[in-house]
Amino acid sequence: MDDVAREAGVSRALVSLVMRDQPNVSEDRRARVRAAAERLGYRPNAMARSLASRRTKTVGVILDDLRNPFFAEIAGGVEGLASELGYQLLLGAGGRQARRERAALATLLEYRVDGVILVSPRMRARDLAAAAAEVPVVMVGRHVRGVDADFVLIDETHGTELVLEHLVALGHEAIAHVDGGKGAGGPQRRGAYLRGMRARRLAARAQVISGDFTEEAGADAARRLLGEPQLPTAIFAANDLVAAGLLGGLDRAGVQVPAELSIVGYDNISIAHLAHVSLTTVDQPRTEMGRLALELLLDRIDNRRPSVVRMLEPTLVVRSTTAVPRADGALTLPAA
Amino acid sequence: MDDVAREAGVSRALVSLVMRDQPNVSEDRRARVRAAAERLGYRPNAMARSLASRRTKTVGVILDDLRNPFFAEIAGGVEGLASELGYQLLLGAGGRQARRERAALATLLEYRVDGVILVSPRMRARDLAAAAAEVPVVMVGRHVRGVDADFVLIDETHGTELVLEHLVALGHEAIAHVDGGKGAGGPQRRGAYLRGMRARRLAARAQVISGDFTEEAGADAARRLLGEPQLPTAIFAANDLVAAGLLGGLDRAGVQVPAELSIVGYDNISIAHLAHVSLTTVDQPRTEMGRLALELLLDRIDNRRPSVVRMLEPTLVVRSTTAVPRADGALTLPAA
DNA sequence: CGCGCGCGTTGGAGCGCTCTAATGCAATTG
DNA sequence: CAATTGCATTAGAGCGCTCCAACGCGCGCG
Repeated sequence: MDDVAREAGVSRALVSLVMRDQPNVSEDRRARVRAAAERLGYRPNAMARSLASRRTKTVGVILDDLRNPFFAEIAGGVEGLASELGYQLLLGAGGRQARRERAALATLLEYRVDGVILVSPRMRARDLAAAAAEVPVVMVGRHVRGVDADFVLIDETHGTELVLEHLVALGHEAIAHVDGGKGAGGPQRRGAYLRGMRARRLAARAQVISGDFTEEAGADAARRLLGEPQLPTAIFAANDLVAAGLLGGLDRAGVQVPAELSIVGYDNISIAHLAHVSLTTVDQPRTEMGRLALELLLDRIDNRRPSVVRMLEPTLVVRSTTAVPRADGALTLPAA
Repeated sequence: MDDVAREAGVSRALVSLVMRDQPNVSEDRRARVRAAAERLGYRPNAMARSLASRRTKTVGVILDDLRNPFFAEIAGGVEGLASELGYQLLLGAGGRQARRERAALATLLEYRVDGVILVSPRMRARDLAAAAAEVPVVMVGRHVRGVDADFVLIDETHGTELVLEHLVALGHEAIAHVDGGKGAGGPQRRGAYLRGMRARRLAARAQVISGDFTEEAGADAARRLLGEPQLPTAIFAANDLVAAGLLGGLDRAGVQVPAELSIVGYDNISIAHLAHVSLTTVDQPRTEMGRLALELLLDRIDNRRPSVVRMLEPTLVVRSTTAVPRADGALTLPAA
């Protein structure tokens, strides 16, 4: 920077002003400085800038795993807006473990990110509260009472209702649910499912199989269902990954979907629409969620304001894994 | 830091040593400093640290788009190893445009990342060379002669040969290829395909349909193929996304895969194995590629050594989208 | 004509750390 | 017993920038 100043015949401070596109610099000098910088191949040092300005133009994102398309797509949304606005993304994965998440968060805070986006965090509420007290925080997909952060949420009850309505309208009554365990959204969807079944006087037919938002959990659930004397006529999976696992497991056992069994997923991740999957599912607008999260975060960074909760409405996408139940009722399996 | 030093009754320098887990500090003081830091909730400032030490413990990753599972999975591999080793990831997406890529790279360099991983970059060779001259660079999936960077490559010729061998062994001769355009790997796969067809005396049956590594390109190719008087008996798609697009397009037109037409993909992204897709494809070990890239990069960062090229061998995964061609030869479509 | 004002510019302090060289001190050695 | 060695500790410079207060200067105004 000193070199540029010397080369342009101005002070270091002036170079700083030009590099930051600040007003109140004469066109003449602005051009001279730019030319000098160009000539010397000067590249401002963001570390020094951050240290002096106490602003990093950097946002931290913590998610479970990039290999899970749901998270990757949210990160994609955040990235898109961030690059438009000149923000940089510092990425950390928690691998669905609270401990690793905390470590990742601590590191981000050492880098003095201007804000943090936590996607479906697993951390305890108190850790989240502590983070939110230190830096602007936006949480996606999980709501925690009493934490001073912004929230981007999906109306899980509504999403679940859409699923049940759809299945019941088709004539299904024996509707099982493979749940997502304790991960964000899991308890909500399970709760909404149970309430919905009860409200429809189908509580007796309700069946929850515990899972955890992974394909393996779906395959596992398929195995368990096939081990029972009777299959339900429809399954509501906690998310598309679980649905994919179910689809695979049932397919291998020769169960026809949707002829013998209907399946509904949740998320509408990119694989869901593939012709050969063609999963009926609830769409969560991941990219939009990511963008909105960053938008709220940046707004929060420079305007101190009360925290907000943004609830997005999911929609049902009906594809080919759902159909009316078989006329002869639920499928009875021969004894294994 | 000053506060911690005062609280612990030692000098700032000693606090620095303790925070960095340096040797030659007495256990007694180490404990005192740690306690003081804990008590005051001291969090080291990574910016200041980087500025002073000229090391950021940060690595930049530039890829096309996180919403493309291939890239997300590579990023996932990088992230995994990075977090194990205490490195932070700064992420940028180029959206398949050289200009945006250059901008993202420039920003990363302002942040003084210790090194950069470029996944299938689209930039011109000279820009890549310039970057490699400034900072350690590892490129994944694209080789550029004369650039002083490390390379993690897949043997595209071998991968393509595996596909052709498989299809020819099944009895296919009319094998078309939907290519990936100019993106990394595209020209290589097309070239290997054409050479392979020639070597098998099938040059006359070769047919290249231009595409670009997206699902839309696959759907588009399906449309074009269906518009021709005669379909090939097998299609080798530039990647799984293209294959998925083809699958969708053909399915909608009522073409049975693999009964009437075989399809092979490339990458083996996570969707490929789903029961209802069950795509025969060439596996590229994405996570492994990501880890290896970071490994090479970090090694390069602290050991100045000549650059290396690591060639990984792909493998063929045979699933359900390939079968012997129909006995009555290639499918003839009724005139549209 | 002198004074205040605003614009463009500048010097210098300071952001929070690391790193080098120097220092103190106890143990080891000839 | 003085000299040497090695370990633990520290002072202080400096990393590359931003930001604040101050400054010079031309201009309008009383």
